[in-house]
Amino acid sequence: MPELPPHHPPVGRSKPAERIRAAGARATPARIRVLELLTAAASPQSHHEIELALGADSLDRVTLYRVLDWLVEAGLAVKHVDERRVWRFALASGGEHGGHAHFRCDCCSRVYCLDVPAPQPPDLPRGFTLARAELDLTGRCAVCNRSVK
Amino acid sequence: MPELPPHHPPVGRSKPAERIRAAGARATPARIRVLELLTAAASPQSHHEIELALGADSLDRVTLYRVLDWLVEAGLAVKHVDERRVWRFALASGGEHGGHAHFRCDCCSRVYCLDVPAPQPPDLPRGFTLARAELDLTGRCAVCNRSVK
DNA sequence: TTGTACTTGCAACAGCGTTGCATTTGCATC
DNA sequence: GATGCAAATGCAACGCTGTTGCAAGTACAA
Repeated sequence: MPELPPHHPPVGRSKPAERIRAAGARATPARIRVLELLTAAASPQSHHEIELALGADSLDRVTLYRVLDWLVEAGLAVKHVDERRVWRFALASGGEHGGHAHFRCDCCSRVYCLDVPAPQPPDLPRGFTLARAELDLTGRCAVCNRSVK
Repeated sequence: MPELPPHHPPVGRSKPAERIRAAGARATPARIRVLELLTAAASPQSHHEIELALGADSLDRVTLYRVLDWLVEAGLAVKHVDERRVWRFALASGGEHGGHAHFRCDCCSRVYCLDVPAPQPPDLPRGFTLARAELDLTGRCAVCNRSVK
């Protein structure tokens, strides 16, 4: 069996299987596929979207839920509730997940992370202190606009 | 029929029934009770909590859902999803509800509607169309800042 | 290669919210 | 007051997202 390369890559960039084992769990196909998928995703994904992305030979519904929960528990992913009350999962990137806006398509529900010039803190009433500001946009995404035209 | 008092009280402080009619709907017992309850509530309430608060002769589950949705649609209340994926409703206190900026206090959970100069629609990617923009702010409100000082 | 604890798949379930439809009711009008 | 009708309510059934229990399968350490 070939040895690991002598220089261990930083956790954040190592291969999915390695990251999973490093978290103390078995590197199963299910976990590897989901982790790869989240790594490639440009925005937070819902359970349903991941199922679709996995395509034909998808995992069992429940297994996917458990894999996602494990990823969160292991600190490899983060989850949050979207405006439709569904969990969305994103790779846990070290930095703050702020400073950018989210666009949610009314049509397909996809969420896009936008690079916008930081929503500028408006004037708050006297005595208020701001901790976080998030800009949430909704509308139709390019994909849906194209298909319905 | 008695006329309205010559000096119209500010919308935010008029009686529930008046506020409901002012929004162009019928002042039914259901809406009045729920609006009163939200007015008295110190923090955003869930559907279930409101049901309990209404006590013995509660409304029908579905009616309560509809009343709450109507309050939001009418701009008298705001709703948001909590960490358990349930809707929580709060009185829309603050300025005229035209601007779509909300401030939620991390401490007391109260929700304030802010009058801000409409968040500037950022440049969307090609093909995207914007329907709504909402600015969600969190931090500490004046009340909490004062009391903890 | 083997044993075992960890994972998976399946079935059944639970919570929260929604839809359809017949009945009731607020309120504008007479 | 009485009356008519759109708006609002109550009830039943449903849907979606997520969870639990348990038997069968599998990664991996030894």
